[in-house]
Parts: sequence; C-alpha cells; structure tokens
Amino acid sequence: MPKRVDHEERRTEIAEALVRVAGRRGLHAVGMRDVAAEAGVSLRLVQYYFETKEKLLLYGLQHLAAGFGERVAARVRAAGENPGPRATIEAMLLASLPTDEGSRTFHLVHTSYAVLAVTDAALADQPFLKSPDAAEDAVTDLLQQAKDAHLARPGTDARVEAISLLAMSAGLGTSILAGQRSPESAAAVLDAHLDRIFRDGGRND
Amino acid sequence: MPKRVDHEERRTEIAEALVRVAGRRGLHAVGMRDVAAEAGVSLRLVQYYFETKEKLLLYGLQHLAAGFGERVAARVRAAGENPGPRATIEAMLLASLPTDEGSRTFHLVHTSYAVLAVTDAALADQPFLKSPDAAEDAVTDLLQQAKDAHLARPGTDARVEAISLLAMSAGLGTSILAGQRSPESAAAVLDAHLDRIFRDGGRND
DNA sequence: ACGATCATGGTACGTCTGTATCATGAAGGT
DNA sequence: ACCTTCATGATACAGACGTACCATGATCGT
Repeated sequence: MPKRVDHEERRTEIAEALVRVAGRRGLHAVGMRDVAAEAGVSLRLVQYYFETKEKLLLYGLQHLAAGFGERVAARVRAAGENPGPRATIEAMLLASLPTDEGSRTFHLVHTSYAVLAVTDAALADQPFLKSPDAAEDAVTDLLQQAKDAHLARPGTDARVEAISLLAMSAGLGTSILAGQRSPESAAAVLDAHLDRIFRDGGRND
Repeated sequence: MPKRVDHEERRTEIAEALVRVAGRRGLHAVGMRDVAAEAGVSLRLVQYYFETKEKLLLYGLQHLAAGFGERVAARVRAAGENPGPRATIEAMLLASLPTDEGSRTFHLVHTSYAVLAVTDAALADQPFLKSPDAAEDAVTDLLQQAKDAHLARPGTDARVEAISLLAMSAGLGTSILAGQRSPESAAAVLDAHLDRIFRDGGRND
C-alpha cells in the first residue's frame, strides 16, 4: 500500500479548508469540490476521509468549536498570572468578538451553522450548542466569586448578569460582522457594563 | 388579455410564500419551485413577477422588514394610550423576541439574510441593515427623555444603554431560536435591565 | 370585431451538486 | 516474492437548480 497517512491529521486539514472557504464565500456556498480545491486534494479524497457531506460539516463544526475554545482559553491565560474575575470575564467576552480575520471567520461560520441547526435535525443536537451553557456557568461563577469578595455590587444577580453579558457579546458580535459597529465601540459597551457591575472600592453607585 | 391583475399584490403573495417556506425549511433550502408551489402558482409565474431569484430574495427581504416594523409598531400602540418611555422600550424589545411562530420565522429568516449579506454584496447594502440604527436612535431618545424626566438613573448613558439593550435583545432572540433559552427567561432578563435603568421614585441605587 | 397585448402554462437546456464506480500504484504482512 | 490492503485518481451518474423559450387563451382599446 502507499504510505500510511494519519487519518485524523488529514481530516483536520480538510476541515480547516472547509472553514476557510466557508469564511470567504459563506457556508451555504461551499461544496465538496471547493473544499477539495482549497485543501489541495482531489474530490475523491474528501469523499474518502468524510464519506458524506453531512459528516464533513459535522466534523468541521466540531473543529471550529474546539479552535474557538482554545482561542478563548489562550486569551484568558494572556490576561495574566492570576487575573481577577473581571479580567477573566473581560478576556472571555472580548475573545468572542469578531475583531481579527480569524475570529471573524469563526463568528460567521458559527452563525451559519446555528442558522442551519434550526431547520436541520442532525446539527440541532450537536454538543457545540451546549458550549454557551458552559460559558454561562463559568461567567456566573466568576461573578459570584466577585460578589463574595465584595468586588461586585451587592445587588448583583450573578446569573442574570452572566446571561446579559453573553447575550450582549453575541449581539454585538453579529453587528460587528454586519458592519454596523466597530469592534472598538462594541468593546467599549461591554466595558461600560463591566464597570457598572464591578464597582471599584467602596463606591455604592 | 386576461384579467389585469395587481402586480404589487401578486408580488406580495409570492414574497409571503417565500418567507413561509424559508421559515419552515431554511432560507438556504428555498428554490423557485418551492416558492411557486407554496404560493399555489406555476414556476413560470414566479419568474414572471420576479425575473430572477435575486430580485425575489431582495423583495422578500424588504417585505419581511416592513412586516416586522408593523409588528413592532402595533405592539407599541398596544402598550397603551400614552405609554411612558419604559413601556415603549419594553414593547419594542419584547416584540423583537421570537415568541410566537410569526416572530420566530421573522427572526430565522432575518438572521439568514444577515448571514448571506456578509458574503453577498447585493444584499449587503440593503436598507434593512439600517433599521437597527433607527431602532438605536429611537431607544436612545426614549432613554434620554426618561433621564430628563428623572425617571432614569442620573448616571445613565442613553446611547450606551440603548446599544446594550438592543444587542441583548438580539442575542437573547438568537438563543431562543436555537432552543437554548425560553422566551420567558429572556423577557425576564430584559426586564431586569429595564428595572435597573428605570429606578422607581427616588431610590439612588 | 379585430388585432395588439397581457397573463399564464409547459417544458427544455445547461450547469452544478453530492455520490458512486472503476481503476491503479504502492507498500504492508507472511 | 506474492498477495492483500490502503490511498488516491478519474470519471460517470442522477437529480435539482435557475433560467430561457415557445405556446395560447383572454381581454382591452379602437
């Protein structure tokens, strides 16, 4: 036989090609042949490693979500050795905004998947839909910690604020993608809300 | 000739068929033949009233946006004879959430269009993308009025809060659509923020 | 009443799509 | 050394898609 290749590695390369072309021309416009060309392989190879298009899409989605998770984690680590709850939350939220080309692609393709999932049963019960729940729990915990440490205003409802921040972040991200808002102004809005939640020192408003 | 028909009326019927099938099976999956079947006319007729698919999509988008505008306006009117700023804003935001089947369809199709617009130049510079700006101005004005009338907390930055509320509303709407959140909990989150902005009486926190 | 015009039907064409089939060289096990 | 098995190529197929073309009653203006 020919050289035994690492299937998983191959699949990753193809999935990344899928994400690239989806980010460029939109997920709806991506075909098997496009992915093959972008990955520099033949159509047959894409069929070989992913038997059907649906499996390719599913794998691509997982790969996308994993990459996003790493991106956020790296951003949080970059926030410092022992960042406070606010710095951590801020890093998470800002990492979710489509600022550079990479996160723009992620946001666009992710939203495309989400739209598809509404009418496609196979994508609907995919675990990537649960990652927002995980994020919500994480932010809630951080806010609760801040509240316990008297870093946040006493009246804060941790979960409601967590939901709000994540929904805002998602909404702002979409409007950045649509070209309605600049990343800077979106970041400023998020910061304003964090300022409100994390009162500094003893000010009571 | 045959009975002279009202072209605009016909186009509206077909556009509504487009929106219905798009809401059911997703905008990406909608074809000329599907629209024709849903509208109960022949494929030729869809071609006759909209020469090309792109024109059909554009018209459908306008129709969708117009319908949404009416929906919101009706909801605001239903808020009472002379509603205060808070009731008005609340009506606007709640009308934007995908609660019933109609608004669910609107949200889904609208989001599909927005995703397409990112990679499609023809849709990108469509006026419906400006309606968020109009909403932002309207909410900002209402918040400013409330502030001037001492109904809102003094520290409120009207525009930042308007942006936040609309972004939250959009983000919450998307998560409702994805089945991650119930309409009720989303409405509760929005209400919590309105409670915060519109302090009651003389409380200073 | 008649011819120009409008609304509609049917259908064919070319292209693109995802998938399946046939073919073949290259290297593993024994 | 041989035969199986793996990786890859080329291409064919059936269907759906948007669009274009031809046909034909119906009715309006005159």
